[in-house]
Amino acid sequence: MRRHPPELLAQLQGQILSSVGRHGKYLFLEWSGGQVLVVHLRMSGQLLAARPRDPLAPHTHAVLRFDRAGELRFVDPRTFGELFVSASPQPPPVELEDLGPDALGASPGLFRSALAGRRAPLKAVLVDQRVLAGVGNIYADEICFAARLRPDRPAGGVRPHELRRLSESARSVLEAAIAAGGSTLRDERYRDVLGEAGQYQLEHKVYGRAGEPCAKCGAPVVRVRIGAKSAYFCPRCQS
DNA sequence: ACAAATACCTGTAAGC
DNA sequence: TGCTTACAGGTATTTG
Repeated sequence: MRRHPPELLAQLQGQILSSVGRHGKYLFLEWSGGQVLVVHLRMSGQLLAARPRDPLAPHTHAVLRFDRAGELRFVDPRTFGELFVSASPQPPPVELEDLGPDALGASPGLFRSALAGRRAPLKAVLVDQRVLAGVGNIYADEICFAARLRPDRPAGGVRPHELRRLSESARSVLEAAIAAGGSTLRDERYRDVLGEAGQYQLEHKVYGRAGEPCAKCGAPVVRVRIGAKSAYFCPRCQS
């Protein structure tokens, strides 16, 4: 767990949780004292509601205890997650000033300026949080499939009519994924705050489906490496 | 400025 | 069975 002074949660003692928010993959818990608890789950983190008597899961790194609402526990086996308190009055806090605009509100114009002149693969730009906040490995692949664009294409070569498809696909994929409660993969790492698994993994068209027939055309889905990560796409539907 | 490689951790699955 | 290796949804940092 990065950026987590030991006295982290003591700063919130006695305060009331007033609202929660989000920008990209960062979660914000805002408190009556004006501080914001910023949480990033990274690859293996979970934020789980629990009763005080529930046994502590392994790798529980922080526990928020409420007077009447039980506990909120931060569990993270790989310790990549991030937890810190910011004094910024308005989220997103100053610590996250490099974050790009949230992906849910992205417009074709934003994609145009973000991709222009870039030689990097389209997918590499989509998951760059300074460009667009909120898209990760799974959704980048699914967005590229919905937009019928190869993820390994040089980003700067995407044409205007394709930018429009990309923008529309980003919105529709992310909205559908949120509606389905997110993607809980085989490792079961993602669960919502109540411990419920998501269902969007059932709707993945290409992610994790190397060798399976494309849902649209039947051609085998392929897996390639983009940087250090896997990328999945249909070589017939996507160009 | 951009792009690519690497490091950070633990858990799990695959391969021998 | 037991061991080794590769890989996993992310991002900061280093290197080119």
